Amino acid sequence: MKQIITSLLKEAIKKNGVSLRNEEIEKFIEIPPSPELGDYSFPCFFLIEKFKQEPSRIALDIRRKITKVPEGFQDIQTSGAYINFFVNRKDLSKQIIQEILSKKEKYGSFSQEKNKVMIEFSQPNTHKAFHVGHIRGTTIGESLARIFEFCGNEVIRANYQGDSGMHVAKWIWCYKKYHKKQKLKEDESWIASIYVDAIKRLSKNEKLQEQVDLINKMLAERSDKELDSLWKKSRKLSLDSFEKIYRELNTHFDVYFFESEMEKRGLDMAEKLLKDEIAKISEGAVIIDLKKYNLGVWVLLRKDQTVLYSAKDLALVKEKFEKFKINRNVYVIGSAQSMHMAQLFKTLELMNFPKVKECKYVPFSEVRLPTGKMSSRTGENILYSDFIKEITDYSKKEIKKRFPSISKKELESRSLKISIASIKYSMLKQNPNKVIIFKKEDALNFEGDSGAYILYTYARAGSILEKANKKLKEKFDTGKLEEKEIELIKKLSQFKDVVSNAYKTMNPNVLANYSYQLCQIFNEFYHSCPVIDSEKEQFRLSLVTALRQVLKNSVYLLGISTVEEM
RNA sequence: GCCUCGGUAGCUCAGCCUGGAUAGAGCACUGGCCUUCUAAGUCAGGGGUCGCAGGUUCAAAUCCUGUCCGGGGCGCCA
Repeated sequence: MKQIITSLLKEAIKKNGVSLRNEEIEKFIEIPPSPELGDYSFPCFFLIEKFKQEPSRIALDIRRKITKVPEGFQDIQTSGAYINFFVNRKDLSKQIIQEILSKKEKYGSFSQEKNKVMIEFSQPNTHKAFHVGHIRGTTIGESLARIFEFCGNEVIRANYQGDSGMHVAKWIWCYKKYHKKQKLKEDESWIASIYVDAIKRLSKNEKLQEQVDLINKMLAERSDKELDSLWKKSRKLSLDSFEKIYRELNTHFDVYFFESEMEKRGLDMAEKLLKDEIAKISEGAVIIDLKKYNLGVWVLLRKDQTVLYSAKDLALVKEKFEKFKINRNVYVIGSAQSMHMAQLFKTLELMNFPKVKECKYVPFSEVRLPTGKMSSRTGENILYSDFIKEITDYSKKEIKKRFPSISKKELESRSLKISIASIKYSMLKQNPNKVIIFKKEDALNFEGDSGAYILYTYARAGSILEKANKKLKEKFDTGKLEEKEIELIKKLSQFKDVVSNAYKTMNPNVLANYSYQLCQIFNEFYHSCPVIDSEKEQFRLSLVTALRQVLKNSVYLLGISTVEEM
């Protein structure tokens, strides 16, 4: 379309005595803000100098030199300084709807990429709370994984769980010393409470840290059987509780890395870097001095030679590329760690690691409470398990109002789907760089810009099809297209661009916004255009079917599943 | 001090990459619409110095520079 318009304009402008190259014209062609202004437009302001006329005059002059409206178009008009092109909307509508109906769940996907990509996300620490803040990274990661797959890549979902290190030592220390009489249990809030207690006790008495350091060292060396067994048991409780959460969130992982398994390799890595003189010893610790890159100092080993996250992460990159033969490595990690990531990438560069350019960092900001930071250290947070219960209870209440005789099983499954959709959508709808202030009353609002609204729209569209109970005919006549129909079809046709934008920028939020806007347009259509028993029933049934397909594809990429009734 | 991310309606945000036609939503507020495909919906209304100041441009919320405010980070946590 753009090419046709370009060459048309080029000729007309030439007839006015100005010659321009194709690129000079094409870059100005844009999509007008509303359908009554056409489907493509060309602003003439930039020709003022060359034409030495008012821009609206220029538009008229160029328009006059276009003698024939080309095939595929129905009209060319001017409006002020703009020349507006109207495509043949009937043909276009048929074409778009037919493409959606034939490609189905593949509509919008493409396959030319074919990379093997590892996406590392979620990364919760064992022995600590999984709070609503953790859902953000998990949700972004799952969504990116789906977007990457949809664009033709093979994706390996990786989770890197912090099952060792100082926080574990603190937990073990505290349990052993103060809570030994309590039985270990797979209860998120209990596990979290021990950690909170540890922090509290340590902050009251600085000297206690020495005991924790000792435990940390013993755990790292696996030198004490009793400690080891306590570690294994408590670790498993945490990991099992995470798995339950992932099942609910509709996320899975293909590979699990554990920090505890990276200790040895981290140590080797640090030694190699020392030998290569990239790292050095400072105050007894092994560090890399990155000050000249404005990246401070990166500590690899503590002065007691225990291994830090930095060295482990470095070792892990190598393993990812070598063992899994990936050619792209994506990290979805909170932006609090952006310095760490910059240090990691810079060090890889200094090591001449060949794939450093294929390592990508997708940062996201934190989820805060209205009262401030969420923290698993102080217990100032909302645990996932508590919150999901509250939101599903609310969903159930709302569902029962509408479907008093719904079966228990259906109620459970539907309320969970609606709740998860709401939580995920609220995490994905805004720019990942923006801090989310988590307000429970907002999360429990299922009106307006929410996950529930999207699912509701999908279900309503479905009930039209069910009531009509007709087989779609392949051929339909669009009749005279109404404004809401045109808007809806145009929005459907934009899906591909939105997918490719989300992929390119590694940002699901554009798809979340698109899904919502699509629903808004459909709801407007729904109210102004009756489907069943209308003159254009066949066409509108096809349109509704197409809408359902695109909406489903779109929210699938967000990691959200639809419901048929709500 | 340095690095980094934000600052758009009372509140929460979209738009910024790729500059263009009256700056869009949701919540809250006011008033309509359920004998017609699910009212978790829809229509109408009020509400905006796009933090501030310069610059580039025919044209700036959008690009550049400076500045203010807020979040995060900056050597043995992850």
